[in-house]
Amino acid sequence: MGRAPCCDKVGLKKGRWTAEEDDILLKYIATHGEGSWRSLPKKAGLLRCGKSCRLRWINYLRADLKRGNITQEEEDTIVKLHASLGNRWSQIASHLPGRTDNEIKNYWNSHLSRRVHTYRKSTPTESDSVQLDVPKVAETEKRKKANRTNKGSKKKSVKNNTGKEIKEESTKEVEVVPANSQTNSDEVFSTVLDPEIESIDDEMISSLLSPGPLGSEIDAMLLCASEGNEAWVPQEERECGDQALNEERESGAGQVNEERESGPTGNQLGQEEEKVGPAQIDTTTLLDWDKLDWDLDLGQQWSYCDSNADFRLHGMDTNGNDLESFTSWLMSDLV
DNA sequence: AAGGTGAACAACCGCAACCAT
DNA sequence: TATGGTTGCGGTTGTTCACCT
Repeated sequence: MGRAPCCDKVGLKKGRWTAEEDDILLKYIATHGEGSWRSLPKKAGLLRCGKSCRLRWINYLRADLKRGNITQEEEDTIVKLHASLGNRWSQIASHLPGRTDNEIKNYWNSHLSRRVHTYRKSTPTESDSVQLDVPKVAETEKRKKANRTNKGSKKKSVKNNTGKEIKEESTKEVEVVPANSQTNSDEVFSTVLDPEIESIDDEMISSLLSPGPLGSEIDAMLLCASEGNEAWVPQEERECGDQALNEERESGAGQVNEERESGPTGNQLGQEEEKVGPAQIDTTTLLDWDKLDWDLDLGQQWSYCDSNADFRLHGMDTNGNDLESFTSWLMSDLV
């Protein structure tokens, strides 16, 4: 049996919402509350699919939505969260009050991912043999020069909460970033993507990760990767980890992944009794953890931090290839 | 001036999880 | 437990607008 269509699409309107439709939807939800999206359009008198109504409400009409440009602070948060969570936009959005998953997804696709790629491309190394499906640097520079469609500088048609269309300048101060300047997140990119860097010291970690829940996770990852330092790696994880991963690679089976689906949890990592000797985990293993969907409580703060730790990565080659991979992981699944 | 191009973002679509029965 | 309806999520497409040639 096929899946039932979400709605009867015959005669339903598609495309951009009009101010009138917004008004109807707003009034209906104000009276009846949100939910029951399937039946809402009919009850409200809208010729729209329920899903469309829901999306319009969530992404545009809700009163608690922030308007205006993504701030530098928000951008840094997105970058860091994406490095940890990947394309889990809703989870990322949950850390940014007033921002929707759709907004963050769009922002990432149109701003951030390109900047990561651009940086990677603009700092070629001998080891840079990976073919990236990204715009060429010259092309990017051309765009920068053109200073096109800066969100802030663009007059934007915006509807307010009453559904009336208004013309407004950006609701925030326009931040025009010179093409040759680096924002904070550019610094983040440049730091973590610099192929010349062979080790990551704690000062760099601090610069990469502002205090916050995410910092804990990457801290732990780095601790696990550190050589000659104490690490929060469960003994059994260390003993079987590399072997299992090698077997997995050889067999191509997802068995190991499944077995390790939950990965080392925050709890495991943070428990004092799990604290064991120096981790002998190479960066390949580290990268593979990306697949594991760490079951972390991002709100948990781990207290352990060796301020003198040298986060030199075990197994890194002299060209920094592994570090590049590692930093790529940090930035997301971009490669 | 007009057409082309790319950035930004709104909206759609399909899938899967969740929930009620 | 199985089934069907509903909702949420993430990928993708479509539209608009500003700038370039």
